[in-house]
Amino acid sequence: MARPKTPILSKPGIREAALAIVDRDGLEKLSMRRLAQELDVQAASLYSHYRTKEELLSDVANEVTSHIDVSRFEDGDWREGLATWARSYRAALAEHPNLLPVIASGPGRREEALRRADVVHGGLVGAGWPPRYATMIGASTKYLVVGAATQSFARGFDDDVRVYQDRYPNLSQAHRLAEVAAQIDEDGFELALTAFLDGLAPVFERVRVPVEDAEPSGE
Amino acid sequence: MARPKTPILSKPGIREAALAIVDRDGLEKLSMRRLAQELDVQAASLYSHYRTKEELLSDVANEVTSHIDVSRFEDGDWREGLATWARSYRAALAEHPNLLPVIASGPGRREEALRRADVVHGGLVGAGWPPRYATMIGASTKYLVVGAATQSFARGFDDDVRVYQDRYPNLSQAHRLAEVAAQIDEDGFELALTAFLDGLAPVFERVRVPVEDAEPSGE
DNA sequence: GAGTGAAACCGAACAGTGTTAGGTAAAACT
DNA sequence: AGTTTTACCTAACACTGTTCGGTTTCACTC
Repeated sequence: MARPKTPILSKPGIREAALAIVDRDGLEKLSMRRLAQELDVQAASLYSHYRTKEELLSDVANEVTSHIDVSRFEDGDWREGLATWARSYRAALAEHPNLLPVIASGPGRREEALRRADVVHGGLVGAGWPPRYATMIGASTKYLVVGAATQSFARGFDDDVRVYQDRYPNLSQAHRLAEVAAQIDEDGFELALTAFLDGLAPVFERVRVPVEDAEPSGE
Repeated sequence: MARPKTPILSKPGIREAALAIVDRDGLEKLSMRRLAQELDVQAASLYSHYRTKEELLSDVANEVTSHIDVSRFEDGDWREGLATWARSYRAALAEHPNLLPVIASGPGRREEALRRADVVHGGLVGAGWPPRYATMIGASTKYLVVGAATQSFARGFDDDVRVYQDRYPNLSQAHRLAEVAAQIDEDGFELALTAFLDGLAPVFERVRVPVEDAEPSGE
């Protein structure tokens, strides 16, 4: 076969198949040959659409994180803006846990992510945070989200799960533990997020700037 | 050559060489053949000492995180205990940033890490936190540390760095930016940690239990 | 001291990886 | 109708982690 009558491959189609493999079998099971096979095609053909595997994965990551909600920054309530953003971010990561290493390992020219970082920064500055604080808070909130997803209890990627097992031996039956672990992940994240935001409030009172001076100054 | 008069390889020696490669050239440049070459040996010989590359990396990770300071939990001050632990944890990760994906991707039967998780949990419970909270707080603190290390500004693994560049164009000269980025990482982490701990204080007052009832109950 | 078994290395190979070069036929455009 | 581009192909390259079987030397037992 040479060129088919109607194209078999497309960028969205490739992304979809790639994500399906990652979700189903794990990130390490995604190879270009396996992906090609899933699409009834030879591996080399994929390179007509994506220049490298990395570029493909970056694109998939972009798609997965593209529905994160930063809308609540618009009405000047930084606390609500941050909380909504963080929860929606966490939810996006939780939907495709196997893809997490890709997302966590930095932005690969992901325009959507950049635009959102800008909204977060702008929202915080607009609410009265000094630009430098806005940067730190945006980053810190992401620390919580990414860290929580990476070190998830329920995925077994947390040392505490073992301690927990030892201390509560009657929870060691796998199904009970999984159940409880998911709940602890959820509660732990909410506890951390709330404590963080609560702790930020007094800082805000100390460093807030009048709104008309809140524009970035170039430092 | 067959068996040498004095052994060339040893587990600590292999770990040291592996860590050197990771630190110098990056995690992805570490291959068994390259590691063997560095040790004047054939790749297959490494398998007499480590059964898999994964086991070796897990061991290296264990070594790197083995000096984390959990000593301050002993005198019942949970705040100081957490803060010291978190800072020392972060410092350990910062010393070998290229190894981070290995450390972040979960405990691979790393006994040291387990023992420390136990100290943290025990310290928090001993100070009066209910066991369930102790678990969540231990995990959450780690979220901050791991997240901060993973999404580091200075490593360019943070979207905010781009926003920052746009907003402060005079910082875009690479050396100035790197300088400032490291400082922001540091300040941002301290801000987040402090806010988190501050936010935890009122929760503690609400949920604290008398010390004699603080033993794990089995739920 | 001879014999035995384990230990520590080696060379060669297997099955897999991402990626590229060069070929072919159909589509799209001039 | 002729040309270029597109979208696929086969085959290969250079690499990866790992295993097999072999060789030599060490450490031990009788």
